[in-house]
Amino acid sequence: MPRSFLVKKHLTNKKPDYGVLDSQKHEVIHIESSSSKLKILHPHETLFPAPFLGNSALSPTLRMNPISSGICAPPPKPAHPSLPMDGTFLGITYPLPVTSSPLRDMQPALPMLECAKPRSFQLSQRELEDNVPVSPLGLSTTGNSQERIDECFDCQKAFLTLSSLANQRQIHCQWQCQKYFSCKYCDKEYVSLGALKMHIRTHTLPCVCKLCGKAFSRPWLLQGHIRTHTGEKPFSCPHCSRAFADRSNLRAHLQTHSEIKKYQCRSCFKTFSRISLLTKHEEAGCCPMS
DNA sequence: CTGGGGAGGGGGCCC
DNA sequence: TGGGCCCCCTCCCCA
Repeated sequence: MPRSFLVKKHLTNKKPDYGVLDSQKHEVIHIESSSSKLKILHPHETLFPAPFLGNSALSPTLRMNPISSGICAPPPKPAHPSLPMDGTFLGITYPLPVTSSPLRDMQPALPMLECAKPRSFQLSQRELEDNVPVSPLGLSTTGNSQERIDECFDCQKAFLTLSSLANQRQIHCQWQCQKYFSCKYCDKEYVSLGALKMHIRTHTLPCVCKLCGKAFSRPWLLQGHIRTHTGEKPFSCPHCSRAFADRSNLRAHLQTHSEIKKYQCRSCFKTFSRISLLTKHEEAGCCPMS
């Protein structure tokens, strides 16, 4: 699994199919049923579930990375005026690519799959009409060709060479075209289904203590809780006789033995063993200007 | 108000 | 892909 699979981005509000999350068998059933529906549609009635076109409208064989598949999507158009544009009429909702950012929203709306293409392959309407040397990389260009500094329109970083700019745009495009999975219980979003599944455990709390009935999201949390019943404290302080049921609490305790406290007030330079203590200290008024 | 313990949560990393 | 573990953090409570 990618090490950064849990990176969370609050950029979209797309929801996955929670039936899929609950059962992989459901996924097969849903895909097959939706696929059969798609086969009888008129080409003009192709289902595009969202204004920027997610993969959910595609048959299972086409439901793949648009970058690698090279699929071009027609403009968004509901199959029927009464059908929602979000694809929920199919009973499935797949995560959609990120399409909104303050700067991107200022541009003409592009079909999502166009966004999936590297920007270097896109020509603006102005370029097509006027042959104006507008950067093909989605960049704002200033100055003459000798000292030109190009900026990435997403992050406003300046680059001296087009190649470095192109690399930057590739990074942004890959980022923008990521799919995101949203939790149905809250508004959190994740870049992988695995991360979302892990998060959903914090809502479903599948690990239940047999002694008191309290529920936890993960087994090791339950283990730690059970220690509160058994009194087991496997984490001992090497400096004193204290023992703890939780490693984190031992670590916090070790700070009390340390001469140098980890957290220092920026105003009075007093040090604290915990960030929470420093925060309380600052909130109490020691650092009114900070 | 401060310091510290107890309990628990969330995300990252490793296998 | 999932489980286990780790780290960091927060909240609550009490002395």
